[in-house]
Amino acid sequence: MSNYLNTLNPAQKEAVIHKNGPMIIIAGAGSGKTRVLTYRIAHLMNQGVDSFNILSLTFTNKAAREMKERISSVVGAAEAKNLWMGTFHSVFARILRSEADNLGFPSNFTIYDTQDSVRLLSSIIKEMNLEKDKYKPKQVLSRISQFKNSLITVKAYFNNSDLIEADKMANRPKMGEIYHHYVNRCFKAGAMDFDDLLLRTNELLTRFPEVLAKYQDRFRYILVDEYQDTNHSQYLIVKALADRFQNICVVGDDSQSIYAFRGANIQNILSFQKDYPDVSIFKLEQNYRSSSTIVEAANSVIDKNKTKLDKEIWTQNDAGSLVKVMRTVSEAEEGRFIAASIFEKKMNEQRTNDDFAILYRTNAQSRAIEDALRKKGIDYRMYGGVSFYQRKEIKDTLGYLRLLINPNDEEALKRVINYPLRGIGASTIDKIAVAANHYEKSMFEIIQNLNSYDIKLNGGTRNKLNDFATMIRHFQIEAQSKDAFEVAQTVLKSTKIVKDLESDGTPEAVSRVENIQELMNGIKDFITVQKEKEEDASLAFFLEDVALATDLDNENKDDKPRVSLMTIHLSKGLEYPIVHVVGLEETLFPSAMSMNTRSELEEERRLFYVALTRAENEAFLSYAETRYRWGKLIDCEPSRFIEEIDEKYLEHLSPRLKPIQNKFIPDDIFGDVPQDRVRFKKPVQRGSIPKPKQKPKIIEKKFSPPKNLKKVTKATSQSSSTNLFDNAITVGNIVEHSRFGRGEVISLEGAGPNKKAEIKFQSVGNKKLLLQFAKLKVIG
DNA sequence: CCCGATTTCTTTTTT
DNA sequence: AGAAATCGGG
Repeated sequence: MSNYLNTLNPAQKEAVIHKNGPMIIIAGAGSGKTRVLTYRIAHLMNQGVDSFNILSLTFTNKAAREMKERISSVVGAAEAKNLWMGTFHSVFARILRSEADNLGFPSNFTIYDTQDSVRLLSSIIKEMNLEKDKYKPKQVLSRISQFKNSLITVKAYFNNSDLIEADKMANRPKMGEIYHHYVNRCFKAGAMDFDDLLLRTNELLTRFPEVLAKYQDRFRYILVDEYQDTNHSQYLIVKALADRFQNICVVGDDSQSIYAFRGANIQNILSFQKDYPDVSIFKLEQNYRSSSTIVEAANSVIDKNKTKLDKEIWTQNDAGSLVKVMRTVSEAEEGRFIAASIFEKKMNEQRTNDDFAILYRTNAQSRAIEDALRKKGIDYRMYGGVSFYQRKEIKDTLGYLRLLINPNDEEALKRVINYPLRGIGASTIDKIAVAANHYEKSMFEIIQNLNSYDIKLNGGTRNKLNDFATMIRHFQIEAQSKDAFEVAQTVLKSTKIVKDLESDGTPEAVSRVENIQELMNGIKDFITVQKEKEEDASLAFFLEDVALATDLDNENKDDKPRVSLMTIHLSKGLEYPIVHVVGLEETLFPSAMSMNTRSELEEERRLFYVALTRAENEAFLSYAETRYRWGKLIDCEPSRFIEEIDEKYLEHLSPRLKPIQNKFIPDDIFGDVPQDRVRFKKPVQRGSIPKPKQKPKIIEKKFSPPKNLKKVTKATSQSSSTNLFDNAITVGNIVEHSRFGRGEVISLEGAGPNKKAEIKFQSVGNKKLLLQFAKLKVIG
C-alpha cells in the first residue's frame, strides 16, 4: 500500500476516507477533484471493496481511461480491470445490450447519432405532409429530446394536457404524433438515439424489478463525476441504482454547470441534500491550478450569478500576471494576434505548443484562428467540430457496416443504398419506404423479397435492388467468420467506394480516401487494443464505440506537441498554462440565443468562468470589432463579461477607446496593419463576386498609406477571404486549388482585391481566378 | 427515373 | 461556407 493519503489536504483526505452512505463533494475549479475521485476508488478497494462492485460515471471516456490507469498504479492493474467506468451513455449502452430482449430490442441495436435522428424526423414530417417551416426537424428533435430527458414517453405526452396545449400554442399541434412515429420507427429499425440510452435504461430498471435488483446488488458503490451536468433521466438512473446501499458519491461544481441546453438540471446538485437527508458534505475550495489573479478574476465574475452554492475558491499560488485583454479590428487580426503571441512566448519563454489552448464559444470561430496558426507554422490540434466520424466518407463506410450488423437500420440503408451510385434513386427509395410502412416490415426485408410484395418497379430496378441485397447478405456471411477489419476490407472492395473516390481525382477526394484509410487503421487498432484487454473486439462493439466516442477520447498518439483548439464546453476538466479565450463579443459570447432570460445568461457566465479557470499561469481575452457571421461582415460590441471582471485584474493591451493611431503597439505582436477600422466598413463581400469592378478600388485608396502598400492590400484580402498567399503568387508558381488541383500560374492581372491569375490546371485546363477568393496554396 | 447543377437555408454549445 | 432541397437535362 502506498502513502497516497499523505499527498492530500485535509478536506481532500476526508472525502477520500469517508466510506459508506451518501456524500457530495463540492469541488471548485482546479481543486484536485480528479485526484480525490481516483484515490477514493483506490482507497475503497484497499479497504476490501471488490472492484466488481464499483461503478464510476465520468464525463468523457478519456477521463475514465485515465482514472483507471491512475488507480491501476495504486492498487494494481489486475484489480482495477473489473471497475465499471465510463460515461453514462457508454456504461448503459452496454447494460442495455445484455438486457435488450427485455425491451424487445435486438442486442445489436444501432445507436442513431444526431444526424440519423434528424434525417428520420425529416422523412416522418414529409410523410405526414406537414409544413416544413412549422416543423423544423432539428427543433422537433430538440423538443423530443426534452421529453425523453424528462422521462415523458409518448403515452405520458398524450396524458399531459399542458404539454399538448403548449405545442398547440407554439403552432405545432402534431408534435405528439411526430413523437409517436419517431419512437415507433426507431423501435422497428432496432435503433436507439442518445436520449434513448438513458430513457430505455430507466424503462428497464422500472419495469423489471429483478433486473434492477441485479444491478443494485452489483453496484454497491457509485460515484458520479460532473454531477451538475446530469439531466433528470440520468439522475433517476443513479437514484434507482443507489437506492439499496445508498453508497452514492457525487462530485460537482454548480459554478461549472454548462449543459442545461441538453437537459442538465442544476437542481440535481443544489437539492442533493433534500434527496439524501443524512448526506455528508465535503467542500474542496483550494485551487491548485491557477495563479491567484486568475482565481480571483474568475471569482469576481461568477459572483454576479444569483443561483449558486455557498463556497469561496481560494489559492496559495502567486499572483502571476494580469489577465490580458485585446481588441482587434477583425477576426483575422484576432487570429494573427494570437498566433504572434504564441510564437513570441515560444521564443522568449521556452514554451511549447502544448502549453497553449485556444477556446471559443462556437466551432465556426476556429477557422480564422487556424488560418493564422498555419501561416505562422504553429502545429495545432482541433477537437470537436466536424469530428472524424461525422465525415461523409466515414459515415458512408460505417453505414455499410451498420447495415450488415443490423439490416433493419433504416438510416444506414438509405445512406448507402445509392452510394456509390448504382441507379437506385429517390423515387425507388420512396416506394420501398411506403411499402415498408404499409406492410410493417423493414425496408431491407422488402428489398430482399421484392416479389412477395406489391410494388411497381421496373425490371432493371428490381435487378439493381436484388444485387444490393445479395451484396449485403454476402457481407453478413463474411462477418460470421472474419474479424471487423477483414469485413470492412471486403465492404470497401465490393462497394468500390475507394475506387469511386480515386477516379474523382480532386484533392478533396484524395483526402477522403486518406480518411477511409485512417478509419481502417482505427479498426485495426481497436481490435488489437480490445484483444489485449481481453474484451469484445467484434464489429458490433466497434460501432458502439464509434457512436459514443468523444473527440477528446481519441488519444493523439501524435509525435509533435500541438496547440489545442476547442469549444469551451469541450475544455471542461482540462487545464493549460496559457489560455486564449477568443470572440468575447456580445451576441457571440454571451450567445444571442442565451440572452433572453436570467438563467440562460447565468449559464453563459458559468461558461465564461469555466473558460477562465482552465488557465494555470496566463489568460488572454480577445475580441474583434468586426466578424463574419452568416457569411456577412458585422460590427461587434465587446462582451459584458470583460467588464464584469474586476478591473484590477486586467491589463488592456489595446487602447480602451477608439484608436486613432496605434503607434505604441509593437509590430511583432500585432502585425503590421494599421488599426483603423474605417477600412473594414466597406468590406469586399463574397456576394459581390459577379461585379467586382469599382468598389474595391475606392477602398484601396482610402486606406493605403504610401509607405507599405503591399502589406495593407494583403491584410485587406485576408480579412475578406481565407486566402493567405495572394501576394506571394508570381508567374510560374505551381499552386494547388481545393477543387481544381494543381496548376501553373500563367499570368497575373489587376491589383489589390481585383488581382486575378490565369492558371493552367492539369485537370481542367486554363482558368482565371480572383486571387482573393480562390484558395490557392503555393507549392513551388 | 436518375443525375448533375443550381438555389436555398442555416448556425450554440454535445452524448 | 457548406450541406440539403429543388430543378432541368438526358
